[in-house]
Amino acid sequence: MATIKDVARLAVVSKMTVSRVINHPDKVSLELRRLVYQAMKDLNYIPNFAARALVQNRTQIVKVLILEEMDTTEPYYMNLLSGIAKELDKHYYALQLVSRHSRQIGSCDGLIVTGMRTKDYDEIIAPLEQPVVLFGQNERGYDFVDVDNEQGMMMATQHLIDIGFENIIFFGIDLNEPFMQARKRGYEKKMSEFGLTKTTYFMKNSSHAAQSKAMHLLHNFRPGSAFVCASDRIGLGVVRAVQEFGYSIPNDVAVTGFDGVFLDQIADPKLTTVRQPVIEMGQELARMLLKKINNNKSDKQVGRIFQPKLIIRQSTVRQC
Amino acid sequence: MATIKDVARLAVVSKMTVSRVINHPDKVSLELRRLVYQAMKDLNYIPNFAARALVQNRTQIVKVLILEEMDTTEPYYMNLLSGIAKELDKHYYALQLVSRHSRQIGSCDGLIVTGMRTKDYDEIIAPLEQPVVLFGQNERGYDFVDVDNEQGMMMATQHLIDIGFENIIFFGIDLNEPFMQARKRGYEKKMSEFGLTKTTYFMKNSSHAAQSKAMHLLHNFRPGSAFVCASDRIGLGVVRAVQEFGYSIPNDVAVTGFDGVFLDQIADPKLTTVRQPVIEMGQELARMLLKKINNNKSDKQVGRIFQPKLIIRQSTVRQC
DNA sequence: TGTATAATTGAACACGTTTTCATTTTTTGA
DNA sequence: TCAAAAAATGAAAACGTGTTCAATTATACA
Repeated sequence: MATIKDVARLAVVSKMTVSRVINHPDKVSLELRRLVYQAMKDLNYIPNFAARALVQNRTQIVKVLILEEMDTTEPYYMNLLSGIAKELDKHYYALQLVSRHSRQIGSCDGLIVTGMRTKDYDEIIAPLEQPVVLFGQNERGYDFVDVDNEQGMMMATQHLIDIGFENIIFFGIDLNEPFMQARKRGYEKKMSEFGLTKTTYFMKNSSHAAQSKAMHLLHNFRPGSAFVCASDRIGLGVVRAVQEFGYSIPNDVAVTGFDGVFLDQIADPKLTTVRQPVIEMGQELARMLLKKINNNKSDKQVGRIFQPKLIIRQSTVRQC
Repeated sequence: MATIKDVARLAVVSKMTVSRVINHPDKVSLELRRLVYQAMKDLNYIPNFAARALVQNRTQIVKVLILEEMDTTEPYYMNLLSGIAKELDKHYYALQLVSRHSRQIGSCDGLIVTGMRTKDYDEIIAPLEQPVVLFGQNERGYDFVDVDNEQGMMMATQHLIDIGFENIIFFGIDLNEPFMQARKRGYEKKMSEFGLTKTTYFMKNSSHAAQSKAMHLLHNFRPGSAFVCASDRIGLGVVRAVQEFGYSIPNDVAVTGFDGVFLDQIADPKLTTVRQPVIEMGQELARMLLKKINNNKSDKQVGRIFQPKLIIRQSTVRQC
């Protein structure tokens, strides 16, 4: 591997001039600059990353810490990563993937943390010395990006009310996390606003769990009811239960999901859902982190909340 | 940040002794070893990654190059990454994620490349100087991990024949890549073996494309036929078309998919599929690469081919 | 034209670690 | 008990880059 020294020798200049051509080209005369560029090209010179990191005391690496198990089948993260990678690439930062089990979580310029549960704050996030941006609103003062979960669930509930449903059941995930509370709150607010009776159930985030729970409920049920679900997985399970039971969607029963990353397209009839702009949120996470890395001002908490979008499809309205 | 020097000062030994405690503890007397461990703990010492990389001329980083667009909704990659990460972690290697558009693809100890198309070899893979392991069989001499695509498709075809189907149609992806040719070959071999007529169609890997193609075919069709599909996406599309057309699955029409990562669980009726052991393949990719990194012998091509598994479900057999 | 200023270039050092080699101390074996 | 071998320790150099500061050259201004 050619070093800066080899380039300098070939171009008959000092190492310093080469370094300057790389980092501050405007500080070098056109003549020498050309010589150096040519020499770099001839030698196929690539700057040594480690040497640069050592002397500048920064790695040009951002770690993305996914605290949920990655071998879930969740396509969500791949989209988030895609957004983050896109933005980091632009600014010459590398994306390193770490999990809860990784040995070295430090050794980087900053971290993006996702899939976090409340109990992870003290154990994992607090000891970190680097700038951190979280995926998910929090009251610990960490900067974050999130989707407006409450608003999203209000949109779904409002939609069901708009199209004439009154008995609307909330199917949530049994996690006592802020995002889940917000989704529940959105449902409750809308139901209260219209003076409707609130009914909530909580379960694991799997379509199987939702299917059996829904199937159970359908036995003492009246058509003309709807399920507003806290994820597309759950929505998908409910759709299956309803079909198996023999009710018609959306005439007898309407269903909405949440997330809109992928599963909603798979369901049949296609699932009305609240879509999160996951890729854009990934990009914003990266942008916020890079800003933090470069101006080390740790002022007060910065948060960016994205508005979700209601995607209306056949699980609530015919002919979509 | 504490350095090795600070630790040495606190433990009243030389830097060298500290370095040795870290890398060759057996070469240091128990007494000093204890002192050094205590000092490291007190100072919360973390070795400087860049300094080590510089002097040893290795980064302890493995890059995973995903050449397909990552913002596909494909859960496949997340599973592969999970397997790779799991294995790299064990050996203290970091996983860095890069795409076709990334600036610096070098600067690592080795690469795992996936989602590659034939045209990428010369442009992207060949210039790399580091050890490389590919996900997918190849005739360029690169080490690889792959699933036995031909065998997998033979299993699916055999299964359809076993349960009594004779008119079996192959729905493939319109990519002239080895993995696709192998799947097609598997289908053809089995059909020839039983003297059955081969019919093949090729399309984009989307359930929508498959659905409309299948719908088109169903009009001049006789029940008792089957579709053997080159992906679960395609299988899912076919299932939809058949349902929409009003035929019964699996009585009138049977359908099989391929991949078995996720989508197959979503279909309803559940899709019989050929499951690839994606996580295990990820682990093996990492293992092979690490072996290559540590014994720089670049002998002849090494390849590991995993056997897929036929998962029989309701799209071919009742009551599964 | 001469001087002050700006632009350009280079030499020496620093970053934090491991490697190499030399030195000191301990153990072994007769 | 003494020499030889082995084990333990440390000093100095090296890895490839950027930073600091000094030296040189070119430019601006009167």
